[in-house]
Amino acid sequence: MKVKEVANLVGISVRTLHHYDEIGLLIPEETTVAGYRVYSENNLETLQQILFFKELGFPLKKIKEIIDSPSFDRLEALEMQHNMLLEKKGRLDKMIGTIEKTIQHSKGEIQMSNQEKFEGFDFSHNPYEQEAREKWGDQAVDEANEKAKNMASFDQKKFNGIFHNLATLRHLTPDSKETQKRINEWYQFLNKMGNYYSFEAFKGLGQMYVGDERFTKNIDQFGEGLAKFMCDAMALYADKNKI
Amino acid sequence: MKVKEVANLVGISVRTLHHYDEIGLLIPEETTVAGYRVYSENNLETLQQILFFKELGFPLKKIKEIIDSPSFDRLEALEMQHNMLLEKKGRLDKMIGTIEKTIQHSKGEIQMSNQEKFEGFDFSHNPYEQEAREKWGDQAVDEANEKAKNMASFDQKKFNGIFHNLATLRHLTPDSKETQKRINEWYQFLNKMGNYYSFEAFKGLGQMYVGDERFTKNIDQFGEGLAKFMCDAMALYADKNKI
DNA sequence: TATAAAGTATCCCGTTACGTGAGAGTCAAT
DNA sequence: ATTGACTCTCACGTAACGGGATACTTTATA
Repeated sequence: MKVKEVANLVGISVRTLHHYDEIGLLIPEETTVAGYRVYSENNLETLQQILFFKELGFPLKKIKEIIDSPSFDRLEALEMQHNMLLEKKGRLDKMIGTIEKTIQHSKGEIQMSNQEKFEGFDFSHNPYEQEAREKWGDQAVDEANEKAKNMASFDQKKFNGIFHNLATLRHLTPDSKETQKRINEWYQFLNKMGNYYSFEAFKGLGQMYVGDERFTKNIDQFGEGLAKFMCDAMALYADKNKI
Repeated sequence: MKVKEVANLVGISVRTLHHYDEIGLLIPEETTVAGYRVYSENNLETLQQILFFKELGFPLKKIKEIIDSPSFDRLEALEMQHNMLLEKKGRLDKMIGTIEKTIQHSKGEIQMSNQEKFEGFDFSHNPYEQEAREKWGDQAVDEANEKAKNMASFDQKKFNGIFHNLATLRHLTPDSKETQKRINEWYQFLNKMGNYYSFEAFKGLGQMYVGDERFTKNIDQFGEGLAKFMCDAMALYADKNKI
């Protein structure tokens, strides 16, 4: 496929493809003797990845880093992107709610706080970049730890609650209904906090709980052996929920 | 409210507020003797408008034009934005569907055409800018006509179908159930085609059908008096559906 | 009340992700 | 053989801020 064909298919400009070639983000697998770019099936798949990341607000540089990374796994990325898109949808729903309220408000039908007027916008320190580094960066452990520390006090309480609850369930099997419900809560919680784990990554996180003593020590404060218990439960949870 | 307070409330940077001031997009209603920017309630409402438009991909220049326009009506804008956000949500849903399919595909579970791989992305010639000019620009009539001409043949057929159907209903009252159903179809169709009309604007469009002979002539080709009939029906439809 | 810390101002250069020609070569069809 | 649709490579333009430098205000604290 030549440039225009690709551009039309995916709804981007030819210049964009040129640009992606220039910066080495998407180099066509072949070029004719005349210097025409020819894109392969493979190139198209990469382009799809790129566009997903772009939709999620990643800068091109970061996208290049990610897909060039030796540890890059397509399936894993897709699952994470899936989570992030759902999150984005949530934001959009909030905005739609906000605009509906505003319409009522502007007709004088209801009251609205300033807070409410901007719900759904708070995109602030976008969590995606963070997540990317955690996933594919180098100092994953440190940053993950840091994040746990930096939680707001409200969430800190919920955080404690989950761990406390899990601690009381240690005597059950990791696949018991109660346990899995709590693990699900934990997964949701992490997502809410801006940590978009794919199920595979979530499983990996559990393994870090026993593999890295900094985690183990923190977690076992809630109860001896909790880290190991969670690791098992999280693995089960992940395998069960993989798409 | 001073800069930081506003910035924190809505989740943007102070620099952004400076920038909006520089380009005259959002000028604080007051400044202290020391030159500090002080934002009013009114300013906040404008900011909300700006952010909605921004979320929808409007360039700041266009946003300025729009909200500076003498014919700008806040409520109308909100309704249009509401439509556009719903449309955007539709796109997002498509993307989520696409990514779910891709996950299956990458596991070898299903087949996928190239078309399918990029569904939801096709943002192409974004219709918003067009709509903005139609709504607040000058040569509204010409461009609207142009658009009707340029429809793809598939849609042309549907287009014809709607008008044809409506023509056969001329003898009924404009508020009859059958008629309103067709008018709704027409409204949906226009939305699908990238013409995001607020209900108020939709009503206005109907009035153009009788007010501008270029429209009247085209429409009455389907049946004498159809333009007038549609005008009435559209007004009823709009009033009934206003939020 | 002095002094530090936090917030704000302007100025100005940098960056990202392309847009937009200009000028020239290539390819398929009439 | 020529036209028209595609393609290429420069190369400059732009939109929407980011971020540092430097200086002034305001608030908190000792």
